[in-house]
Amino acid sequence: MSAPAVRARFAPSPTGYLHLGSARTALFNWLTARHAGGELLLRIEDTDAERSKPELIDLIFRTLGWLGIDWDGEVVHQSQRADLYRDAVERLLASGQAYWCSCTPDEVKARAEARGGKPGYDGHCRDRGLGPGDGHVVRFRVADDGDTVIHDEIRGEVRFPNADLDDFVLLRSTGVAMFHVANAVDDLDMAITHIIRGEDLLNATPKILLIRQALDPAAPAPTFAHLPLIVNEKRQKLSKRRDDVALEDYIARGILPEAMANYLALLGWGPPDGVEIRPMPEIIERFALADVTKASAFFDVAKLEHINATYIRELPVDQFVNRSTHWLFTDTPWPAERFSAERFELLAPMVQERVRTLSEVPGYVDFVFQADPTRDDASWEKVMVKDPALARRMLEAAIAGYEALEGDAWQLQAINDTVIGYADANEISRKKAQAPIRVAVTGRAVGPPLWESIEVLGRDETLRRLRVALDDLPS
RNA sequence: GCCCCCAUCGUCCAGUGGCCUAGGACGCCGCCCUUUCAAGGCGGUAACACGGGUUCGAAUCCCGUUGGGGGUGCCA
Repeated sequence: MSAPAVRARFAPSPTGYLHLGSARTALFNWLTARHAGGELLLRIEDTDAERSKPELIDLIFRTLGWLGIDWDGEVVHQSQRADLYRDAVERLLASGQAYWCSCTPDEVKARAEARGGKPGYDGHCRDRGLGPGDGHVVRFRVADDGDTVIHDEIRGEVRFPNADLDDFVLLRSTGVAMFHVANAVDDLDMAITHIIRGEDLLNATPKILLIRQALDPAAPAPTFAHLPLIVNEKRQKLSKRRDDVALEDYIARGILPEAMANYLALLGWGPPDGVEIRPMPEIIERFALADVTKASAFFDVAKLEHINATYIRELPVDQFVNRSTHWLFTDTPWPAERFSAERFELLAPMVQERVRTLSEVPGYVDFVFQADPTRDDASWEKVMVKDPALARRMLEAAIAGYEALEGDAWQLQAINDTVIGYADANEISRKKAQAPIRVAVTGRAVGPPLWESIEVLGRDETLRRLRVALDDLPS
């Protein structure tokens, strides 16, 4: 069996949540791998150790799963491979491509300032022939001349003069290798062919490439692809403070995973035929790294919600009901015991056509489950206060009509005819005629179709609400 | 400061020298449909940052300017 043409990897560091940018990176890696029939490996970059808590890592797995991203083979944890990295540093030391340095960060900084503000290490210990010792680190010996060139699928050839790179640290004074080392070693060890990550890592790439070449000059260079960043409306990298950056935020808002994945795929890429909303297999089929855009992309929640609404509408009704469950039982505007699944399901198809996110679902049906509807002030003002005479007329007509609809007569068609018949006979526009009744019964000027709503609410409760509204009408 | 990346409608994506009086999508506006709101249909608004080249011809190639972003750690 020959090695697959594509072995990509997603290598998050566990930070407590899955960042949108990370999710997109994971997705593009996954698309690349699946498109090529290759593999996607997962690697947890927790060399820093502090944040390497199992529950944080588990959250990443769960969120990737939610998005529909699967991976191949065992997950690699860098925290368990420290020896490998140390060994790599030893080899670099032995071959003279790395050296021990006794400079403290403060000393490095002080000399840089004395030099005239140029930050960075000056190569102070390069040829001092130091060995290990308290507070010593290992640095990589970067060539003084020449360029380090990376071939990027998206950006083409990017050239970094070696003279601009200072001798960076490979091994901390604590004896723990830096992430560059771990990164290079693991990509080599895991036989990664495609390194796909955010553009913010582009500048770190020469270091990784340098280590890689020093470690194994014969290994073919991997294909790089630096994805454009996802930015906020200020065109800056999404910040945790100001933006909703965690995928969990969108899950909580009732974004469907298939909508999120579809939208994320559209950030920096578009299908050749321009059809944006489509099943993931079709995206996999059409995706190509070479077609990824270079410029950063704004995360447009309005478009996400449009796509989400489309996916919601396409759901079979029972699926819609199912997926709405969470929002019908958590932080609801009605007491739990008043909720009725049967009544919700009657309205569900109409709600499904109207919501953009699942979190909007309760707002469309709350009037059914509340003892009294939440009265929206603006709606009351517009409909009841502006034209109280018409409101009174319609409420009275509805009350009289509905009182007559006893027993089996309480039917959708009759509920409709009662009001519409009156409106037509008296030359009142249907639009104006229904408004006071809607506000009286649901509290709002907008909502699901009225007659169905009233039917579900029931005759007694409808009449009660109509009478309450009539009483509250300004004279 | 230095290094790197980027630059088409408000936003996302098409466009890879002539098919572009620049196309699609979201948003926005208007009309139609309609008991509200959605959905749907129809129409509209709106962009090649600027300046030089190259070329018979440039949104597309080159250079510069400007603007934006990212990176400059014993974080990843």
